[in-house]
Amino acid sequence: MSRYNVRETEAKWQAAWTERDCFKVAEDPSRPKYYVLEMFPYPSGRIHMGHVRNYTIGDVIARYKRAKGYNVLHPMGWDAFGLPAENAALERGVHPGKWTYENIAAMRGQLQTMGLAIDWSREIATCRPEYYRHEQKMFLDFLKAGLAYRKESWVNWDPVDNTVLANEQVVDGRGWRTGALVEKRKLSQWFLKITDFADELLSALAGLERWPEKVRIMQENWIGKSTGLRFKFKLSAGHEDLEVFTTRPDTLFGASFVAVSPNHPLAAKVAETNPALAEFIAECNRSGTSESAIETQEKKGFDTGVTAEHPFVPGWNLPVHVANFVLMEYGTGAIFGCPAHDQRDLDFARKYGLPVKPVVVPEGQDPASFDVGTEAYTGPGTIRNSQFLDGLDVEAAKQAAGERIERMGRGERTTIFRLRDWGVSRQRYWGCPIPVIHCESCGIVPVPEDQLPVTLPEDVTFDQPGNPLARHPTWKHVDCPSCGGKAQRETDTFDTFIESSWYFLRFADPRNEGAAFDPAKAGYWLPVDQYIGGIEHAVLHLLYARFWTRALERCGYTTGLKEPFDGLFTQGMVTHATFQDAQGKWLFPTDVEITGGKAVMREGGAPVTVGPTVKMSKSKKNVVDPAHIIDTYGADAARLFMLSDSPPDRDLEWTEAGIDGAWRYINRLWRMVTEPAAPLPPPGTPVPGELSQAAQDARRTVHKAVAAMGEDLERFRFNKAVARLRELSNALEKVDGKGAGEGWVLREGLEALVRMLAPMMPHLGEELWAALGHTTLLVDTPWPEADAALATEDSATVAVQVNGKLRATLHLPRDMAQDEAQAAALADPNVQRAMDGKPPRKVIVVPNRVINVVV
RNA sequence: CGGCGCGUGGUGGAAUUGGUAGACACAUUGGACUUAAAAUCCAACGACCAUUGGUCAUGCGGGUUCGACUCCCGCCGCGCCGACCA
Repeated sequence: MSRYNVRETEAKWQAAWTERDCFKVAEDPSRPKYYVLEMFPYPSGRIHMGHVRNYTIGDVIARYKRAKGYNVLHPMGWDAFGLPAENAALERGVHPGKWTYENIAAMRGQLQTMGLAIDWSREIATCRPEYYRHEQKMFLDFLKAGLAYRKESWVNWDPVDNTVLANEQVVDGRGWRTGALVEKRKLSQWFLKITDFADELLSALAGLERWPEKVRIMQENWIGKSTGLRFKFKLSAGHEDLEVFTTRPDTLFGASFVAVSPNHPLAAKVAETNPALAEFIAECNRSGTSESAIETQEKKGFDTGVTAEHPFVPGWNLPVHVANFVLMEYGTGAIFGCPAHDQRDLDFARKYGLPVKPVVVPEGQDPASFDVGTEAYTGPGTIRNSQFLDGLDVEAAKQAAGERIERMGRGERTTIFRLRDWGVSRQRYWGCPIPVIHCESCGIVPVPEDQLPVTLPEDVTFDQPGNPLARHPTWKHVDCPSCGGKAQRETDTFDTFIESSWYFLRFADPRNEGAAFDPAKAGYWLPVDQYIGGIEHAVLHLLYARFWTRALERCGYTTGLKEPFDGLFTQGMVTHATFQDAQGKWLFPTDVEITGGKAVMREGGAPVTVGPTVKMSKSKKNVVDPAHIIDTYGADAARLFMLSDSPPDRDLEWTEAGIDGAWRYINRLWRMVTEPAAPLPPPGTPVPGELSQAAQDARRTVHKAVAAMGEDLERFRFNKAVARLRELSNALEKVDGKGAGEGWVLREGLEALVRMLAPMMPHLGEELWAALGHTTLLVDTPWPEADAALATEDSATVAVQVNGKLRATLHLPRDMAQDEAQAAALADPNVQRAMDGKPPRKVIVVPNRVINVVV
């Protein structure tokens, strides 16, 4: 029995594709285009199983669409700026650039062993000046358009990475990369005006029909739009008016206090003369915004002694507190408290003995006796005890109160967003330099465009903490482009999320030196038809890219591109069981042997504890190296396993048994084609006049499989698509070639099988296609077409139920007349027995499916 | 606390979107081939009773329906995400 030589075969076909430039594409208006993109990798040096899954999914789509006649763009690049390169420099004394480029070379080599249908001529690396110079130009254009500005502000400081983080990059009070508790620092920072697009970024989510609901909801929550009323309280003597924001102006008459954030200017002002308050503010800042401390944190306040006059009731003065639950970052940093209808306000009021006055009475409650206990009432109802609002419902009262405030000139109805502007300055070396110059006399001067790119100096040291650019002896010293005097370069670099905010556009025109891209080329390829990546970028990268696309559009870069990614698919993680030895030390799967359900050390046989199956991670050592798998089983087996069993959006458990199963199936396919059960007629032989019954049945199976397979691939149901291939294999193995035309049918079936497995197992596909006697490449062969007539069965298996219970299954002619089908069902002995001699009261006939007899 | 998702054999998962629950696999068991092992092939495989056949089964409890894994109501459990957003 011959065996499939995977290593030689895969290398052979990869060479053949490369030699013929099979995946190199150009704009071609005569064909529909299809742009498939997987989130590009950070060049860490080695690919991991997450990459394999990501790029396998993308490649299946790219190859399938290609076979369907699309002009498919499927590029690859490197998200090459970032901190790991600097850490490597720190640890090993290697320059970040050298480290990065070597990693790129290594990873490119590994990716190429996967046999991906990628146009490598379009490869980009974001750390190259040829790439980032365009991003510097974009920034200057944003600056001109007022979309970039510099501001001193409190920023999130990651003490481990020694850099600033954007709000999106702070998770639970910690840096998203380091997990270090984020500190607050006041720094001058560059910001991009993502808030300018808040409303549009929000409303356009509804049009992203091919995005997962989950991601759209996450972005919606992140943008966080609230409509309400912004208005000013008059404060007691010596204080300026205090502006608050509320979404519940209908409850204004239920107010019992006003509260400001510990970071509010008013709090600072009062604290100047009030040491106790200063101490309270310091205490609030210590407990910070970190972790779930917030969750359990008690509502605390400090009465400033200042009072605020109710806007509708002259002489009604409310106490102004500093309260630890009021956020400076949201709204105006000040609120009015209505305890009866807001849980936080209620907790606060109960603690400090403030009045709780219900003003919204739910339907069916007696207004005279309605009261709240420990739970605030936030539902609908009728307004009471509220003068001119009395009798209105909540919505009408919101409107009436808002209008009154506006007429009084005390405020306005408005919309606010949770979204903050994007802080993009980073105090790091390995990033894109921000192209501005600080001049003492001229202020901030943009680097003239003809001086771009501002490139990174090569001779830097990492022997001390902080930014090497800032302490470089010469790099930052320049003449001011405006006055010619001595000036300094900006030494901060861009957040690396900027590079990934537009790389999908660069792929449309990657070698353009004069511009980031030609609008015509971008117009042809964009938007990305199918984007594929992990859910972890749901708000970071995917929101930034949507913003950047709009910002470029405003600056005249593109020709009406609204959204960068038309379809988004978020894949699940690759998981693996975890192993620990007796001391609790994590063990690599390669060090563990599982025999008879027991796990032991491969060396020595010491017992091993099998832990939960979780995402592969270096820290838990539950990783399997894709390079090793590809070397042993081949890329096709790895790809097949990635697609089998688990739906692509769910987690996939990597198992030794699973990859073995994939490998066995590949060999089975190899034998089916190279040692067919009957001699195959040459390719292109017309249908024989006579076909045995078995041949006709097999043919039907083939055409059914083709129809189903296309449907499954279109809908990303790769696990089912694999099952279809196996079903078809099972059916074809039953054809023995003895009857009339069976050899011909076997060829038809095998050809369909090979063409359909090609997107998943492209190397095996080519090999089998050649073995079937073809001299053309399978990659240039169109997707098979199903013949609907041939795929239709002439009989149907019909379930017969009596009172909803299955009593018989009948094989009846397809589309049989309903009364005849009913008669056949009633004649069945099992059915008659179940009917127990009673006459049918009712018979439901679902054609070709079910007959239910009710007695 | 809120949002989203999930709950089906020993395991991963199917179920034409209300119509034969368990496709396709993995694991297991038995058999064939082999000196032996591997590979391969054949067979069994939700549980329980049984002689043809039947009863019970999709987290639990109710409902709608001729018919519910699927729809509705109420619970329980798991996972992910967000969390003092006024």
